Amino acid sequence: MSQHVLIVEDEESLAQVLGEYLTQSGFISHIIIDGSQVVEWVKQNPVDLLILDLMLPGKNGLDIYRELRTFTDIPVVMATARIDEIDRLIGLELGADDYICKPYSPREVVVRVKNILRRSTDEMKMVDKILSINESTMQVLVKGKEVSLTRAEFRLLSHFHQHKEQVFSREQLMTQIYSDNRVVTDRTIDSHIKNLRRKIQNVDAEVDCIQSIYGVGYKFAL
Amino acid sequence: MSQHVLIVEDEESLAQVLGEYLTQSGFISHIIIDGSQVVEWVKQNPVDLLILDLMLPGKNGLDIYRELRTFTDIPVVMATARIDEIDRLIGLELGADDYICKPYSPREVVVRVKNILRRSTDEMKMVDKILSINESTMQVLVKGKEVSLTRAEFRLLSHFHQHKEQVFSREQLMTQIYSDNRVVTDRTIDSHIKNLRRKIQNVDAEVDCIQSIYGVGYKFAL
DNA sequence: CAATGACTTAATGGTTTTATGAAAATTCAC
DNA sequence: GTGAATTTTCATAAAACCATTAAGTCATTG
Repeated sequence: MSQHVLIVEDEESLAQVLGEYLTQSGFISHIIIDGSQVVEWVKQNPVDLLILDLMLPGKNGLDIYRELRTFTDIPVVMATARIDEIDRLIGLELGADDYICKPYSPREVVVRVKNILRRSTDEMKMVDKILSINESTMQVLVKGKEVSLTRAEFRLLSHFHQHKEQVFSREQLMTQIYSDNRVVTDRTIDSHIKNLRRKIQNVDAEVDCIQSIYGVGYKFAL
Repeated sequence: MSQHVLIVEDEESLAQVLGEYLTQSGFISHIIIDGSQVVEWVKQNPVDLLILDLMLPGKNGLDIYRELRTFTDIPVVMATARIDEIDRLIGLELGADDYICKPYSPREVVVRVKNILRRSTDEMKMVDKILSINESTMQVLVKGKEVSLTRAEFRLLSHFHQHKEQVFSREQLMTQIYSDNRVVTDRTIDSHIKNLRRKIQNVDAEVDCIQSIYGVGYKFAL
C-alpha cells in the first residue's frame, strides 16, 4: 500500500534525514549513494517517485534522468545546488516532475513528494473530486463531505461509480446488489435511488449524478 | 483560538515584515530582538511555535534552542544565513522542528509555520492523544488515562487501531483475535465490542470510536 | 391535450441486525 | 479443586433497514 521513494544523494547524512522524514510520513524510502546503480535499482524494485541529486560523483544526474525516461514515467524530483541549473531544468519537459534547490528542508521535500504522488495516484477515484468511494472503509465522500449510506445504497452507488455512463435496467441493478437471488419489485430500486439522491443532494444540491432513462433504467454520470 | 508565533530576530525590519505576514494569516506574533529574553518569554507567555534566528548578538541561537528543549517541546523553526550551519542542524534531533536558510521569503515562512502547526495539532493531538496503544506492555491510554482491558478486548482494539477506518465483518474479527481456529457465535464479538465501548466511554463519554456498520460489521474511527 | 405508461416520493409494516443485561461455560491462578 | 475473572451464549429490547404500497408527478405518444 505504501509508496516507495528512492533517494539518490551522495551526502549520506542529508539523505538519511530525508529518508526519516519520508518514513514518518508513511512512505517507504530507499537511499542510493552511487549514481551508477540507480537505473538498475529502478528496473528491479518498486519505485513510485525518485529524488535525484544532479551533482553526483561518477555519473551525471541528468544522464541518469534521460536514461530513466527511456523506459519509465515515474515522477522525478531533481535536486541541485546550483541556481543556474534550475534554468536549464525549467526548459525540460517537466511532466510529472519537479525540482528543488539545495539546501532544501526535508519538510519541504516531503510536501512536494506528497503533492506529486497525490496528483498522479490519489487517485483516479478522486477523478471528479465530487465523489469518492472507498470500498474497504465503506466511506463515501461527496465534495469532500462524508455521506453515510446503507448497504444497499452503497452497493448501488459503488456499482454505478464503477460503470460510469452505462445504463442499467432495474433487473440488472437488482442482481448487482443482491448476492442471493431474491426477487423484489421494480419499485424497490426506485426507492433506493430516491434515498441515494436525497442523501447526496443533502450535501450539495447541485450534484445530480444518477439519471433516469425513461423506459430503460438508470445511469450514473457527473 | 489563534496560535502564537514568537519571532526571535535582530534585524527588526525583517522581523516586522514577517510578523505582518503571520498576522495576516491569522496568527498572533510577537517579536523579540534580544536573545537573552527568549527563554523568559516562552516560560511566561503562550507560544505555539518559535522562529529562531541563530545569529543573534549577545546570546547564541543554538544555546537558546538547547535551553528551551530542557522544558518545552514547542516546534522551532531555525533561521540562519550561513549554509554550513545547516549541516550542523541536520545532525540535530529535528523533532517537530524545521530550519530555513536566509534570506527567506516571508511567504515561505508562513507556509512552513502553517504546515508544522497543522501537523502538530491535528495529527498528534487528534489521532494519538485520544487513544494510544502499547503492544508490548498491553497498555491502553484513552485521553491519557489508563484503561484495563482483557486479552480479547485488547486484541480487538489493537487490530482496529492498526486498521483505522477499515470495515471488518465479525468473521474477520474472529480470525484476527483467535490464533486457534475456534468457532464462536457472531454475538460474541458484539459482546466484546460492548465491553470495549463501555470501558472506553467510562473514561470519556465523548469518545465513540467503534462504529457499527449495519449488516456488515464494525469499524474504528476517531 | 388527453391518455397512458413510467418515474418519484412518503408512509408503513415487517424483517433483519444490533445492543444489552444476565446467565452459563470456560479459563486461569492459586 | 476452588474461586475469581474472563469468555461465550442466550434472550429480549431497540434500532436500522428494506420492500411494498399508493398517490402524485412527469414524459411520451397519438
